[in-house]
Formats: sequence, structure tokens, C-alpha cells
Amino acid sequence: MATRVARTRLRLRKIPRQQRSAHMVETIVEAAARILETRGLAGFNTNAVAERAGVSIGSLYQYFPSKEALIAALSDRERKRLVAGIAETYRQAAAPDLVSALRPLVRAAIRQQLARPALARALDFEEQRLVLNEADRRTTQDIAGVVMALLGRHRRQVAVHDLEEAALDLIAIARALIDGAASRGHVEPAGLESRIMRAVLGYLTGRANVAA
Amino acid sequence: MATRVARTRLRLRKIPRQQRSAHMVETIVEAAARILETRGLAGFNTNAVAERAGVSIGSLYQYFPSKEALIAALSDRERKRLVAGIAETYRQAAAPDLVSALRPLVRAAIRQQLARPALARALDFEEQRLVLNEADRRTTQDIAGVVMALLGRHRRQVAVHDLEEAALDLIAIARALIDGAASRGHVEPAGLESRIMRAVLGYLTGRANVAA
DNA sequence: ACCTGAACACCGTTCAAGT
DNA sequence: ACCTGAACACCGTTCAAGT
Repeated sequence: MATRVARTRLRLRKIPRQQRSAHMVETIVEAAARILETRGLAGFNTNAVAERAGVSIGSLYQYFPSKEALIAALSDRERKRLVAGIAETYRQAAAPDLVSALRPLVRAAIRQQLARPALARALDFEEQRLVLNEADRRTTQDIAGVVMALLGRHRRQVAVHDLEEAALDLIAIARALIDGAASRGHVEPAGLESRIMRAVLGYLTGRANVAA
Repeated sequence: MATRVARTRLRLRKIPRQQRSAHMVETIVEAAARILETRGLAGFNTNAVAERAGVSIGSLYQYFPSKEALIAALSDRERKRLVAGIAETYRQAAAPDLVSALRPLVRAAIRQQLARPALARALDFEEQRLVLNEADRRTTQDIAGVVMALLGRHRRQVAVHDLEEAALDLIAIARALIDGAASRGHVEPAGLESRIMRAVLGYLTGRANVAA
């Protein structure tokens, strides 16, 4: 039942050592981003990416062992930006209380996602299909780590026990609402931020009323 | 930027009139469900579905104009079950207050999604890729309609203005948390229900704290 | 009318030949 | 060493031939 994915199918075939080849990898990844944004997933094919990047299809496969590896690399790049933004935001925030600690993170996530919305949405779907590779999983864990640290710091204000589960759930909520807003074309960051904050705070502090 | 999808590419090519052909369509759709569940999206191809259903590939295409139409039909079937379950639950609920009105809906959604979890998750992704066809969109609107009715009835207890936006957001939250739990293999309905309820109630009743 | 499956087109991927 | 692109394999889809 588990979808098996050979690790190597998603990694770079070799690490580019020279500046020229590093640049080539970057060019291919950015070409992939452009194709994904302009033609969507249906129009995304390796030959188109190679052509857009101005390299032969063979050269593309010299670095990327599969189409999925190409998407994984693109996904890595975008997620690294997200993690960097969130970690940096967290470091800078004074964070006197839970609400003001969470809000900047929500904002950072919204900003990142809406910078290139079509790309972000397409990647969110694709990533789940790929049964994320190690690096992607690590990145999600990195973000979850920041959120867990934040929750730990404000532990007295939260009513949840499993901090990891909570962190993953909160990330899922934020992503779902951001993607939904983007897909409806209603992108009004302040309102979106408020809706995410309410759901997140409800999750963290609400009374469960578990009994039926 | 908008992905154009010809309506006809997602609909049945013709409505089966005889019992035999209706049965054939049903057999094909169930074969599609089985293939999707057992081999995943990567292993899902039309030839495999036709073979599993015991019909020729040509016969499959006599009813389904494309692979996407096949997924759309499967998606329709599952969503109709979901809508029926939710509408029925709503009709039966006494609903003295917001919390006890929402809880049965959350339960119905969890039950449906976890009945065939691999299928439900695969469909959630695919549906978004397809830029949902009319029927799918209508189905989502149907569920949103039920949720909006519920919110309208308890309007005094909710702090949101845009009931449609709220309904769509709440559905997105529930789906994200259910899919996440299923993908992690942590499926413990009572806990999941509580987490969804807290997020949903926070969204509906929480103070926004909109000012930065 | 409906069914069949060989055949076509497209795209992911490889590899022999070239530099 | 690295690049090229023709060629192969797989799969979505069609359509001429059969019943």
C-alpha cells in the first residue's frame, strides 16, 4: 500500500561543482518554475523545460534523474525560502504573548505564498503526490520545529498536549486557507490573516467539548 | 492564467440509457476506484482500468471522453455520498446551539473520508488539479450551502460577516486536518473531531485582533 | 448500434555518437 | 568530462473493421 519512491529518483544525480554547472542547474529550475506558472501542471513537460532553459534534454537529465526530481528541486528552493523567512521572523519577534508571537509567522507564510501564487499552489499539490522526499520532509519539520518552539514557550496559554501534532495541524490549516483564498482570487492579506489567526487560536486554546 | 478546460472533456460522452450500459459505467468507475486505491495516482492508467473492469479500452472511451472524465466521475460519486451524508445529518440534528449543530457535520465528514482513506485523499488532490468541473463545484457549493444555513441559524453566535467565505474556509480546514491525519496514519476520530471543532469554533467566534 | 484492439501521438527517459 | 538529440517505451486516445 505504501508508495515506494527510490530516494535517488528525487535527488540531484550529482552536485554541481563548477560555477558554470551550478548556474545551469539554477537556470533549469527557474525555467521549470516559469513553465509551471504559465502552462500549469498539464503543460509541464521536461522537453519544454529544457527548451525554455536553452539546454538539451540530455543535459537536463545529466543533473535531474527524473521529472519528479525537477519538481522536487523547485519545491526545495521555494520551501527553503519559506523556512528562512519564518525562522528569521521568529528570531526577530519580541513575542510577549502567544497572539503576537503567532501573527508574524502567519504573515510571513501569507507573504511567501502570495509572492508567486500559481507556483506555490501547484507545488503544494505536487509535493503531496511525490510522497515528499527527505529534504522536503525535513523542511516541513523545520517549520514545525519553529512552531513547536513557539508553542513550548507559551505552553501555559495553550491547551494541547501533542505539540508536534499541533504544529503539523496548524501548518495544514494555514496552507489550506491560503490556497483556498488564492484559488478564489480573494486575496486580501489582512482578512486572510485574521481568519487564520482565529482558527489557529481556537485550535490552541478552545475548549474541546469532546463529550458528545 | 486561467486554466481552460472544455466542459465536455470532463462529462460523460453520453448518458447510459439501458440497464446494461449503466452497469458498465458503474463497473468502470469502481474499477477506477480500486486502481487508484491500490496503485496510487502514478499507477493509474486507462488501460489498467479497462482491463480491471473487463472491457476494452475502446468501450471505456465510448462513455468517458478522457482519463480526467473518469476521475471526475469517480469524484462525483464520492462527493455525492458525502453531500447526502451531510445533508441527512443536518436534517436529523436537533441543533440547540452552534457547537452541537457543527459536531455531527464534522463527524459525518470524518466518517466519509476515513471509509476509504486512500481513495479520498487521492481524489482531494486530483479534484483540485482538474479545476473542478461544474458538477464538482456544485457539490462543494451544496456542502457550503448546508454550512451557510447552519451559520445563518446561529448567526448570533458567530462573528463572521461573509457566510460563504466562512463556509468555504471551514470546509478547507476540515479537509486539511483530515487529510493530514490520514497521511500520518494517526487516525483517532475523537481526537481529530476535537481538533477540527476547536479550529472551526475559533474561526467563527474568536476575536480577530486584526490590529497589528 | 455497439464493441474491439491495433495504431498513432505525445512525452519521459536513455544512450551512442560527437566535442 | 560533458553535451547532443535521435530513438525507445509507455500510455492517452482514436478509428477502421468486425459483430
